[in-house]
Amino acid sequence: MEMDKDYERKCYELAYLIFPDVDETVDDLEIKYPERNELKQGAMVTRIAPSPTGMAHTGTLYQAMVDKKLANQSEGVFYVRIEDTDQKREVEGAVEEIMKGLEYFNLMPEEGVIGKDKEKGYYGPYTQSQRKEIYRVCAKHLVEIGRAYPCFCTPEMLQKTHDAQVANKIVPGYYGVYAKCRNRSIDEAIERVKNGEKFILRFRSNGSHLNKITFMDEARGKIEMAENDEDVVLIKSDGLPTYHFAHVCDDHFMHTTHVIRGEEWLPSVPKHIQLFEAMGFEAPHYVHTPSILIKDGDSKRKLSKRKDKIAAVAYFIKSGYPAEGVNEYLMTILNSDYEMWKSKNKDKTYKDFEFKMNKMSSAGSLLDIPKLNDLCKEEVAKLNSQELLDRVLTWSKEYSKDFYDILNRDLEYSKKVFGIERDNATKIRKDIYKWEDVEETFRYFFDDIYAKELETNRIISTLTEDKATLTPEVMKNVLDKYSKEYNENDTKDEWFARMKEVAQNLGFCVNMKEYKANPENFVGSIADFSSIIRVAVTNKKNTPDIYEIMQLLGRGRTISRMEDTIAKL
RNA sequence: GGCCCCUUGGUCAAGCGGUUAAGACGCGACCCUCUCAAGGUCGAAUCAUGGGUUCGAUUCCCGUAGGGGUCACCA
Repeated sequence: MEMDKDYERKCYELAYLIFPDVDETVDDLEIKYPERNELKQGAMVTRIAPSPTGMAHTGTLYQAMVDKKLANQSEGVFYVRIEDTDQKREVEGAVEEIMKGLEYFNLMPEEGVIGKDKEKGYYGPYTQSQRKEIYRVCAKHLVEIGRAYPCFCTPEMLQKTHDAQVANKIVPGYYGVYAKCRNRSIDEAIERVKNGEKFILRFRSNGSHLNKITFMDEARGKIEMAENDEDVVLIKSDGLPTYHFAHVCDDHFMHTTHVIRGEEWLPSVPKHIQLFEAMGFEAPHYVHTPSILIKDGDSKRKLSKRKDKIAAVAYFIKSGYPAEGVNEYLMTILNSDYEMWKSKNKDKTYKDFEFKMNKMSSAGSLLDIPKLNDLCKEEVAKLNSQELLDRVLTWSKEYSKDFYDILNRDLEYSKKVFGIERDNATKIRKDIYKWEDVEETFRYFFDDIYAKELETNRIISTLTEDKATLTPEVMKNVLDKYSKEYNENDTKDEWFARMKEVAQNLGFCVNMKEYKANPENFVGSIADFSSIIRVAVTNKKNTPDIYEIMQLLGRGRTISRMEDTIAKL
């Protein structure tokens, strides 16, 4: 007893020695960061906690979707915290990129970091490098109660014991007898700190890997694991905390109720639980999300920042993927019966969907690009011409300036271009799924880029390759006769009737069934005839309704393009 | 290697002891049709494997295999 009292006193001495300038206590912090009593019962507080160590990752987006949904549907709070405790790996501009991604995909937080050096909320600072004092208060407390100690081992020594452990087939790590500094007397620790020796701070684990602990993962259910017995590093030599310690302090004082993070964290849950216990904090609920996989040859692998451009949120933005489509897709792989619900609620969006954690998939899913594209097509099809134009303008302003300028030359005209088979159409075109492709599909409507294409790639002669009967002479004749007959005042029916008449006079079959039965009796079909016109006017084999195109182009351009083609045949 | 997670068609997946094993994307065929896109109809295609438990296993239990993760003063 006497001995314990003495030890206790020495712990305080040690704590004071290490943190002489810390006078706040954990209790002070509790007062400073009180419970979020303004939230109703059951409100969830969620967060994403990205590190600014590179590009914003698609997986972060995926998690943010869950965070935001959960917080919103429970009337809770979704916030962003920047985990920049690894200053060596920090990358300039990373925070801005993360925020840009969140903004683009409608996932902006209600609290926390909302931009570079910008944050809001009462539980800040929300950037870990600015929370150093908070971690020091917590660390000091742990030293005081004997649950943390200074470790004087150098990286070289650590490496040596690690190697020896591996060589002897012993579980590697700093624990038990291998935790040299754990087993030093407190007097020695005090002495060496007094002498100004360099040290880091380690947790004194009270666990044994022989014991099992169980915890709940809200998506996976009950999980059993060995208790932690490692003395993890709490405070690094640069004075900043490790992830483990920062997680415990921050999520406690920010009152996070649900931690949604990648499954790579699953193995360290026992560490975290032990740390929460030692601090006297209640651990949050955990949800570990599966990795997004990508097909690599015959096998699947985790999305790689280095190899896969699609791993970067920026890729989707740069390519001009509509946010709604990507959101919809992400929700389908988040599982949760989403597609079933969606098929019954076609007019609603994922925002109306009630997300359930236990319906989350726990297996990693393959990023299915054709499906993503399909979902994006659906979303683009919901836009009218003005909306489409606005979206493409916003995108091209940043990523395709030339096209932006072209669209801007005559906004009324540009809008009409986008309105083809869209506004007032019975069947809306579903071919565009990302803004990047818009220029290519509508190029022929804009004279300068169209002219440029013709210089290098006029495709009219390939029609002859496709069908030998369509010789240059035949095509010239078609264009010559048709351009003389073309009347821009025709209704669509009249237009088609007139086209058929010309076609028939030139030996084309105007009935597809009849043609298919006896193709040898004709020069070609009405489809071939149309193709000649189409290619002459647009330099494309596949386009929307050619009648509408000619209407929009106007008589002058329509005729001159046909004449120009004749000259080049 | 230790520990952990995961495993229904090509892909995402529903299923939660008895089902003709949903649906979506993709694929194929046909229809519609001036091309394409779309749309419509139909079709091919799945419970990793071996043992149990049970009247009955895709479903519950154990083993095996395969895939993934993790074992830092990185997060």
